[in-house]
Amino acid sequence: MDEKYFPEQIEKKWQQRWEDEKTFHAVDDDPRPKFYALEMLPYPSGFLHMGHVRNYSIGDALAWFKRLQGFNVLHPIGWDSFGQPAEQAAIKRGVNPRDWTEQNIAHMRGQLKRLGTSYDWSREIAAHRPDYYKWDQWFFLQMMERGLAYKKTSPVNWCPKEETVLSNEQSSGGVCWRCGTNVEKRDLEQWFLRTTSYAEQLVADIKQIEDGWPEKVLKRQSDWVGRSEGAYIDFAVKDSDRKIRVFTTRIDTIYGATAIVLSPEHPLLEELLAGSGLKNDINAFRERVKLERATRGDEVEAEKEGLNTGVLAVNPFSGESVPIWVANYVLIEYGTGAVMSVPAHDERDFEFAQKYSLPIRQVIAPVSHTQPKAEPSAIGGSDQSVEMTHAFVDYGVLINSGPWGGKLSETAITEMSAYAQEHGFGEPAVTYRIRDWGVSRQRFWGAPVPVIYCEKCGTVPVPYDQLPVVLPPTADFTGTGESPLAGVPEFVNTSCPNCNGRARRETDTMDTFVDSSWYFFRYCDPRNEDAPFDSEIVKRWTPVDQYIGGDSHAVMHLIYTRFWTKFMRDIGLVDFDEPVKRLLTQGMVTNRVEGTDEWKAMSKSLGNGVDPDEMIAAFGADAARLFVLFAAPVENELRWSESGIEGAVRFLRRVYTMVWRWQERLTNESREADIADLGPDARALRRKTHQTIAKITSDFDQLHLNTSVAALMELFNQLSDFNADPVSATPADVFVVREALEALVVMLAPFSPHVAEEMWEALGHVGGLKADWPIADPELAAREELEIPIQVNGKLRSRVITAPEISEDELRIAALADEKIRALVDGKQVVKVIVVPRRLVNVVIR
RNA sequence: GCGAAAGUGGCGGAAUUGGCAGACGCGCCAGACUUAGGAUCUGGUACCGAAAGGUGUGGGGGUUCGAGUCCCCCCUUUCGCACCA
Repeated sequence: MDEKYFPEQIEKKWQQRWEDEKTFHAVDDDPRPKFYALEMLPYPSGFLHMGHVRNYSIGDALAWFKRLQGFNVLHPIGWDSFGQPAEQAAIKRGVNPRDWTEQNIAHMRGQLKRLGTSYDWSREIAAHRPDYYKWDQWFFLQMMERGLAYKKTSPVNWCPKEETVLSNEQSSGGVCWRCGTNVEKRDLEQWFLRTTSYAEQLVADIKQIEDGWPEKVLKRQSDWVGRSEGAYIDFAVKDSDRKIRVFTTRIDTIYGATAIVLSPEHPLLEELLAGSGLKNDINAFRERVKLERATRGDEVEAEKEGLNTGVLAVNPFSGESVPIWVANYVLIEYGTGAVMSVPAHDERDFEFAQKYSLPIRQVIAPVSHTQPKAEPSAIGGSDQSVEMTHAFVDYGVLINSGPWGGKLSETAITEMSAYAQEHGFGEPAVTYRIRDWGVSRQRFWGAPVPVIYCEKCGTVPVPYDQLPVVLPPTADFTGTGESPLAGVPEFVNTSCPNCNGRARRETDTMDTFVDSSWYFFRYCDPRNEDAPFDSEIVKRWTPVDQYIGGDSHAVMHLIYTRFWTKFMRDIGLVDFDEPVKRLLTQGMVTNRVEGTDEWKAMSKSLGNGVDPDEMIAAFGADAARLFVLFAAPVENELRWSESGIEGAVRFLRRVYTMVWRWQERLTNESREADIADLGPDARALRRKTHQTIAKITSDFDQLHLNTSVAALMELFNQLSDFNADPVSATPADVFVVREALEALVVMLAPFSPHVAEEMWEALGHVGGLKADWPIADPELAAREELEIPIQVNGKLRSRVITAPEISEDELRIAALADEKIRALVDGKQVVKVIVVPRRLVNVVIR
């Protein structure tokens, strides 16, 4: 140990030693309890950014903590190495995506090592390597066998900038998740994975993880799946044997239906209009709506427009005939593509009805609290529609609803759907908003979809023994909307596995979110050549105990990986429903945008990025990590500050200097000492030491890392104030200093591991930090005396020092005996005295 | 527009969950050591006030002996959703 703190030297030394001694290699059959700490794997863009530094500092702190506590920790890393930027580099600069990716990985691996992250590098994986994506393809075939991977033509989200299809999750809000471009709709034939068949479980199983995942993430997932309970109801088309089925969650409002409204794409429309003069008008309308939907950004809600078809439908409850309209606000993708329009009780129908002067008939009355059963007459007439200024959408009491009048909405909903079912014109139903996952991408740099198209046999899955379908070395990267693979004859042209006849390969590749849906299972058994992983090994490590990443994946990655896990369970690979017990979504790292007052995520384009390498060079990885964890709670936004990190360096330097000063005395002197008669300062230091251990140990459970660091600083401050110096200290002083300093050093390791190891070694320990986490002694942590605040009428007026075990009565007497209190109480009447044991006394006077 | 969360010093943030508001750090101020200080060390630092004292957790009201914390109304910010019947 040098006298001065040189981070670069210390960090190099320990990084080398950790590597040589395989310090962080996880052993599968270690008998100790396991802990799986996982951070979201990075895309190898080439450079670590501060968001990575934060993510991996949090995960690494936890991994260190658990290791120091004696857990068998799995803490792996890998590369989400398929995807768009590599292909863009190929298009723009003509580089080979594979070379580009491998170089980036090499550079970023170096950066992660310089940051000192404690990964088990022997388990590193990368999605773009055939030994990995072979298993993407294997899973795809498994799904195909079960009808869960299928091909269909449908309107899909198309990003015009990136020239590729996106899934619904990737175009949430109508914009491309990566570049923010407004997405268009295109009709294309694409491969889908049947996420909808797990819709119910994706909602229901939330209750298994609700204690460990952030509420907001679960809320977004639940909203995304969009489970909705209601009923299908069939409206007969008048003078026809056709029926129009609608979905409604408000069957109780059906007597107020004054129209049926179809989506412009509704399949029955063509037939309804046969021979009608309106056919051309409606076709033109449909084309216009389609065009608008294809190009409009979703920020603006389109003006509602519609056309009356002139055809009538019959309300099965009332027998009444209502007109059938077509309108742009009814979506073909949801429910049945047709709705019953109830203007009085639905905002959208209300707006539409006003515009086209459709009748607005109130059939639900608010439940009055003073008159629980509102008289229909109170609403203004029996069957006359009243003037309404907006729709009444709450539940209430049915009126103008034939035999159902007077019932509450809740009751009516149940009874009316049962009635519809009994009479054969409907049934209770549950619908979901989630759509199947479109996974085809018109890209080169992804896992090829393992399918062959034979002229005779049609669509044929690639046989398992021919996996992986390997990407060709390169292709012609034109940047057009077709997969570059289509331009590689050696790849495309093949023979049919069935008949050996001429055949073509599928040229689309898979969405890269496929790769990341199951990667953390592969870490458990990363070199398996016969299966994605061995279930027995995976069982030892999974589920993931703590997952850490940004909340930008709250819907995309995290819903896909839940889906994938449920599928793996169904084919017998794992034996649980949910892959991740606890999830932390860390906040963004932001920096001021130069010349403005705005704080935004660091990015190259804004020029507000901070280069982790420069930071490590200037301050050291230990200080960088310490600062990032101290500066804000892990889930908050972290505003970058140069002076903050200097504070972290100062702290480390002071601790280091203290260890250096005490080193000789501590390593030479016996660990035994007579501590029977410690002075008050020494006892106070021990108390602080044990309080700090207790605090930090429990803070780690909630990942309250910023307050842990604050507690370390407090302990250090008290240690500095402790009146002892290495020359004149008594053996008893040495004992308490050692206890405090060693606890401080060990507990610093999760935050600043290199310097902690260095100091631990300097304090005479051989073989590096192991399961050395200190244990708090509650007796030593307990206070010897309490300072009880005394209030008069709720205002702090004095304090008394008491023994912790003082009785309530004694405390009351002590409070009232206090001089300041007596002065205030003098001449007044004491109404009462509130005594909170060990806490406070409040004297109420008048 | 709908929904959710959050508003605490100059700043990031603490507060054992209804009991001493402002821990810890940054910044700032003063002093020490220095040829020098953007190094280091020591002390100070919510606001008003000369002081005694008073005020104070976005604003207003309420519950309570006692409210940053609970309830109601309002304002602001951030995030999510975007016609999902």
